[in-house]
Amino acid sequence: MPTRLPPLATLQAFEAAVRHQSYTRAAKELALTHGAISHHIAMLEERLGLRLFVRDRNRMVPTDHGRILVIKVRQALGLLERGFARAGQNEHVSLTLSVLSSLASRWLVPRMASFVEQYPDIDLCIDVRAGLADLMAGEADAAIRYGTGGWPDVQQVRLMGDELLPVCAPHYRGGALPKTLDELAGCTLLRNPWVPWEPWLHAAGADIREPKRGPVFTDSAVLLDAAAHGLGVALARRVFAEGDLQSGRLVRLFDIFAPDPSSYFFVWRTDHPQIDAIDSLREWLVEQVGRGASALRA
Amino acid sequence: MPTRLPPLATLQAFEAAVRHQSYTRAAKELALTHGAISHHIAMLEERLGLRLFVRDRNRMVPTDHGRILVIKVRQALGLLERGFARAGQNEHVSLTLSVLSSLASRWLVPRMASFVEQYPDIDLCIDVRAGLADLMAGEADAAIRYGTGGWPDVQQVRLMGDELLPVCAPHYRGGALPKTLDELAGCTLLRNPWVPWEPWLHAAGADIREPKRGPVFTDSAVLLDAAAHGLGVALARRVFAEGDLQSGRLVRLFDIFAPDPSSYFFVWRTDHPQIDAIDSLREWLVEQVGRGASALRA
DNA sequence: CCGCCGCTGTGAGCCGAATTCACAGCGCTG
DNA sequence: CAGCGCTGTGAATTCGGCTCACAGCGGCGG
Repeated sequence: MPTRLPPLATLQAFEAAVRHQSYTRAAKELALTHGAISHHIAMLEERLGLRLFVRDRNRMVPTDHGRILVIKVRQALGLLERGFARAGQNEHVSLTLSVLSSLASRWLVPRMASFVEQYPDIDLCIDVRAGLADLMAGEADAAIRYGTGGWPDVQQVRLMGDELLPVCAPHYRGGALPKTLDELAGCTLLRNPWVPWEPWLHAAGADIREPKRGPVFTDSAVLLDAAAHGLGVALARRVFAEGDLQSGRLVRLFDIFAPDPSSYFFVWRTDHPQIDAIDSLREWLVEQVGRGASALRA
Repeated sequence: MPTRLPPLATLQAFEAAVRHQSYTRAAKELALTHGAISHHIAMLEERLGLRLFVRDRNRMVPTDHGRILVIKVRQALGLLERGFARAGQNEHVSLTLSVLSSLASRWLVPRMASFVEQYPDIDLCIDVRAGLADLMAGEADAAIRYGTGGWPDVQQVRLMGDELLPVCAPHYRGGALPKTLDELAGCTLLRNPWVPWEPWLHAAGADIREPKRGPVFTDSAVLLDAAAHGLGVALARRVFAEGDLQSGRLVRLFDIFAPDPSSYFFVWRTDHPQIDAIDSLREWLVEQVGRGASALRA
């Protein structure tokens, strides 16, 4: 695919011409003659088959086509300007990301290699803590939070929702996995105080109440480990179980999902001095979410 | 400022070389010889004073500098590719933005000329309604909502917080404006059932209770009009009053602000077919917020 | 109304830059 | 150790951008 793109000088000429609404003033800014600008624009218009300027008395007014195009051109030129200005300054940025341990171990860390590869200038510090880090107090630069959104004072973007589904080890009960809700009732249902079974049981139309007995784990990741070791059936968040399901460490039971009203949010503050790095991190996270589990197959 | 940027062909060569980790394969893709790629990279490295590639057996591996730089280059090239591919297709997009009437009249509409100017390919439909538009049902493509965030199923970004401050007409009471809290107690306090006076009175340390008498307006914009016509003192949201304060239609009383726990959010759904246009709208809104009231001075 | 002034359109010619070509050097592999 | 595949490098060539000079056009002041 050879370059269908006009030369950079042409784009700069076009951008300046739109800004000044005059070829001669644009030429002056770029230390060229008005003829050069005129040639550039003519080339561009012929290439696109569009008029980019119309004369209005003694001004050159960009057409709608021109105004639409100049937005992208400006963004691109800006990116390059900043990219090359900063190149070699090698500003190693360190970002502290506060995240729940279960999400860190089951979702974030398995994908982090791609981040380190893509952004070698950003050193991520994964800060695992029980509660919410106070971004405004500088406890972290950004965070991934689980909830329904609406935290005060911070910018937030929803990363992913979640679904609950029952999983267990493939060798659980010697491989005699439960196939019906009645058989499930005879299994050990592993419990997490923050993730009740009831919504799923309700969605499945089961006549089983919230289990009152069986092991309890307060951490989702540990709960899955327990299930993988054959201790019982776990009600797993899909994003956490994905890796184990693919590796065969866990298998899915039933085809019924219960939606989880909460979501994962990326939150940050807009007035952070290293906002560019935070933007990069956010874009990477959103991209990872979009890829789903496919990022793990590679 | 003449071009400090390398030619586009050089950037494309660099990008392809990073992708293929090989000059010859990059050359093949661009229908060039390996020598051209080599010259391009050498030029780039000399310009920057940095090594962008190191040999690793028979591969050319980008250095950290190279990997940092290629991100911006890729983004810029992508913008241009898409910009030029779509140029002239003239896809006129129509976006319906649901917004409260007060915000529309006092904040959005005064700035909209800049949007129309910048994005002539996007036709905005400003849909004013009392309640929340249901984005998932297609009632609107995006919305500006007032509240604390955390709406389900939609992506959201906080636009601006707000502050409450008392304002009145400069000729109110023949120009004898209240200078003390006691004098304020003797004024007519205009009321809005959704915006109580109490938080501000509390912040001011006043001994006045929530006013029980005086005109009531359910719409913030109408309330401000009433104040501007000398009907009394209004407790205004700063963003709404800004224009009137600058024009002298209203004047500010006291230097005490009460924070408003709610904020304005831009909300949208990520799976919208015209997500590019929504991104443009969001970026424009965020930019307008960043400019504050200065956009009105122009 | 006319002539000047400032602007853009256009073609010829020049100059610089990008590309190719050919060859050297280097590491890996059989 | 020879051959292969890759990159580095310099000289020659080719291509494209820039300038220059002139024409055309509209506005503005006399």
